[in-house]
Amino acid sequence: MVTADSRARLLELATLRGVSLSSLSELIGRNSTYLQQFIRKGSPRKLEETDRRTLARFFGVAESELGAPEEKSVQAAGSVRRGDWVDVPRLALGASAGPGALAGEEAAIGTFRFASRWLREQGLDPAQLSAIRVEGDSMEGTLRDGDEILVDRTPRPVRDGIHVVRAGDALLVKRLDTAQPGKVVLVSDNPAYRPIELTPDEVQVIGRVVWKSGRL
Amino acid sequence: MVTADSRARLLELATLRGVSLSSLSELIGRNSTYLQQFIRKGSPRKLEETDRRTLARFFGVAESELGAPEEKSVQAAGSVRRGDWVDVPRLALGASAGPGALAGEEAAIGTFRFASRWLREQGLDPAQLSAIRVEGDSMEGTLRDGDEILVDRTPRPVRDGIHVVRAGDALLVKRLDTAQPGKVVLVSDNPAYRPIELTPDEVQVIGRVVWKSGRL
DNA sequence: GGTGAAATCCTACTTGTCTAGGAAAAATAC
DNA sequence: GTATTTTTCCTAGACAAGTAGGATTTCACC
Repeated sequence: MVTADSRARLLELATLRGVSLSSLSELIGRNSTYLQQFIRKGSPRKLEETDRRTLARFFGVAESELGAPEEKSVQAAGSVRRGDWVDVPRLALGASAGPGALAGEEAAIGTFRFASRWLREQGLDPAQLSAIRVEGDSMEGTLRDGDEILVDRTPRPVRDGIHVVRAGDALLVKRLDTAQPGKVVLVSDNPAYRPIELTPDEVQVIGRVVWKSGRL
Repeated sequence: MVTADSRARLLELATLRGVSLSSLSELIGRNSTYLQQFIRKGSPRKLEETDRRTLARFFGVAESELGAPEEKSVQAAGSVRRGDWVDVPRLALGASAGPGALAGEEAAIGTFRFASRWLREQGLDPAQLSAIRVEGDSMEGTLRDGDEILVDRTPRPVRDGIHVVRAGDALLVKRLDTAQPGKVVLVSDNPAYRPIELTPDEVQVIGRVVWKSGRL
């Protein structure tokens, strides 16, 4: 059962993210029809562990969704067709990260791979994107500890929605509520945390969260 | 200037919504390369008014975005390649619509056309969708009076986000805040309206707003 | 009616994906 | 070591999209 599920899941992920199965096949260093065959002919009964890892990492999902029992830590892999995807820098971000984080000086801890086409369809500019791992449970319900999120740092008029903001020294991922004029409210989706009311100049919006592993 | 803009805009809309230019060309009853040529060769200097209408209506944008001075009311049109798009029923919805609205008995006032592929990519089931025109300004800032929205009526555990809900006799489009346990707060993005706090059984969630003309 | 420009269509070519089937290689069983 | 299965690759075909260029058609104007 797991096998059939993982095949369907893979197809779903590919469709959703706009990546062709052939390019995915090449990502894992196989013939371009490899994953096609996996999905339709069931040819490899199960994906090899390293393939599973690569794909899970690519999609930002748990390895178990692609047929593995459990997940370990992982390395990126794959030689890639030119232009097919974009490596988004993945930054370390603690809730207490000091000022300057995300400004470029902060060390990237690897990359996160997205299909160029998907980014284009979302209207996202690769140059403005960063990937970040969510820490803490303050957005529990929407974002869980360990979720990977994609942040669009394109300067824009502030809208409601989930953003990465700097308030004082802290970098936070919060739901931003601008409904009250002259105020910016940082809402934690986890009701255990109280909303923080600030004036607009106390908050620096770093970027908008446009995607999380799965869907936002 | 307007012409070049409208060409770029058309391309952008098509890309964003995952419709091929060829099928759009056929939607307006032209040769499959017609809009290609319009965009790249600038062959028709301007789209004809009826084409503009059809396309604007298809994308749910103002006619002026495609090169027209101003907009009037419009009829749907077009013979369509099979499977390429889906006609979503568009329902009349007043803020004071009585119970039963959206349950199927309510009159559809036409359809709204979406590319099947786009719906698939969004993970949306055509059968569960309705299009609705927003009335009122209570969500101003996010949704404007006259915006067309797409509602996914698939039953799901309630999440935060903009939903169509029934509270008493009224059908409302509100931001739903479920952060406080035992309560459902209906938030109007327009700060002129106060949030409404209700118990879960006073609110019936009709569906989730997954798209508005433009982007959500 | 003739002319020129714009609009529209058409056809051929290229590319990428997916499908289907069989061939070659590798692994496993006996 | 041979047979059998599984994995993997390869090739060819179908199809849709996009591109480019030329062939018609349409229409205004003289």
